[in-house]
Amino acid sequence: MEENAIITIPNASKNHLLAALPAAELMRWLPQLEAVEMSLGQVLYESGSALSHVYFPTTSIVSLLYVMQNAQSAEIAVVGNEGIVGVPLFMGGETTTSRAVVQSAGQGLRLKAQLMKDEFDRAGPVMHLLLRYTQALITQMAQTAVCNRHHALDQQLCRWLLLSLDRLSGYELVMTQELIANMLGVRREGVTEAALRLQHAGLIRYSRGRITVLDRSGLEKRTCECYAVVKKEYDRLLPDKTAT
Amino acid sequence: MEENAIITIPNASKNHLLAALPAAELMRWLPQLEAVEMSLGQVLYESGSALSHVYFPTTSIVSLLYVMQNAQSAEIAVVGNEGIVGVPLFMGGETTTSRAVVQSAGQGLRLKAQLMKDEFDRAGPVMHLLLRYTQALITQMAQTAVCNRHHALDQQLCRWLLLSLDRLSGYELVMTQELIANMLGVRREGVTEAALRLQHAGLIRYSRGRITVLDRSGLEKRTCECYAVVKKEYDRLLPDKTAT
DNA sequence: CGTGTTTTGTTTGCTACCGTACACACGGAG
DNA sequence: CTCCGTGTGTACGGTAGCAAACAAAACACG
Repeated sequence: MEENAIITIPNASKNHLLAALPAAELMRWLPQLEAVEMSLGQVLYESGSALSHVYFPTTSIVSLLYVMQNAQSAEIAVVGNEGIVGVPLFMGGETTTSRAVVQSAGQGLRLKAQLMKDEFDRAGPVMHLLLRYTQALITQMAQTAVCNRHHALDQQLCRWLLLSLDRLSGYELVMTQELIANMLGVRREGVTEAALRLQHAGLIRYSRGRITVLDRSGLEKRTCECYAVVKKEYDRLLPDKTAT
Repeated sequence: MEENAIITIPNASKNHLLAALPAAELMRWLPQLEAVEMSLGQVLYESGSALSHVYFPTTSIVSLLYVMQNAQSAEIAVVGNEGIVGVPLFMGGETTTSRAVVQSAGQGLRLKAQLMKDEFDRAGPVMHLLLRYTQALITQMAQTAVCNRHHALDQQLCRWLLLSLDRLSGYELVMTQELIANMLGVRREGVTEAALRLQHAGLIRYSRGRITVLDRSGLEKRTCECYAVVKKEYDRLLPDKTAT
């Protein structure tokens, strides 16, 4: 188990929530944390169905997506290495009306649902950490609602690229325009046009499912206030404890 | 204090969350619950500022509103006699990026912030009740995002009227079109036109800040799925315990 | 009773995004 | 090297909501 711990710790610390856990809690969790590969398009949980695990993405990104009766969809929020997928588990509702889909393939760690509930119910630092994260998630959802109401597709695309960039290392995203359109809840053609505008402005380069961000600060200038509002709130609620 | 309790209990039971409290908790709270009048437009808390109290609306409605830098706004969620205003207090963040505004004047009860935190930290039934409510609120926000993305103003107006109706008694709403436009984050003229269409369809009657709903089921037929999804989730997470 | 204010109704472009349809282009499989 | 599937670009008319400006009621109050 010592060896197991040595292997697992560096992975665990790649997820900011796990990294922020007190040492005692993390030690208790380590043997139970299961490393998983998450493939593009994989559904971690379906709308209305009970959750078997909670997931801590490390190098993957997960979208919380609402799918309408007529199959149109819209992204509610996005979770990466800063968070946890499966909030409704400890909020007491067990299920959600949304679906969790892997938006960018990669690794993650997972914990059995019952274990997570038991840990939460200790009502200690784990609980308070998870609740603060949940509030940050709430802020992201609220801002998504605002952005959907008021902002142009160009700006929303910038915001979406930045959100993804923040949750990955490097400046390349593996995403077709079709998928982005699904997330943003718009037509694929609309994404094509917006992406072309960003490309002509020299901010990104696009080629068959690979986006390279050339000018990150350019994206930040072009996006709406929504991105900064959410980022600031995450930083406030979940300060980086790299010092630990 | 016995007399005080006699006066306060009937009011407290008008808020579904308070009504769902175990008797022991309610008894402990009663002396601390302060009845308040809430006037139209009153700001219960401002974006970014600390909360002094949490509010339990009884005959009033409160909107959670995000106000953009350029003064445009959008409603994130609405809270009435089914809920509590001040969720971020016990989630640990203390503040939000949104503003809480009284959308329909009426009464409510309030509790000092520190008291609410202490009660929550007992980690008993109060906490679990509040967390379930918070999940319902999250669902409402998520659905607002979806609705803002995909649905026409007519449908959104229906949804908004129904949400308000559910939180009040009777079939009359006191709301100018200007205010509704602010909540929905659209132009006042757009609301005028949508309201006229509903009026011509015989669903509502409008006159200078008074809306009378003539045909509730007609509104339900015309609105989008968002209304039903949210309502179902509230019913699931916060079942009515009138039997108690 | 008349005057000013609040609320609602109407008009005229304008633009962003939609729905549909189709052309092209890259890249792997045979 | 060719074919075919998956991605991307383009073009067309349609429409919902925008911005601005203004008209017309309903009401409040001196």
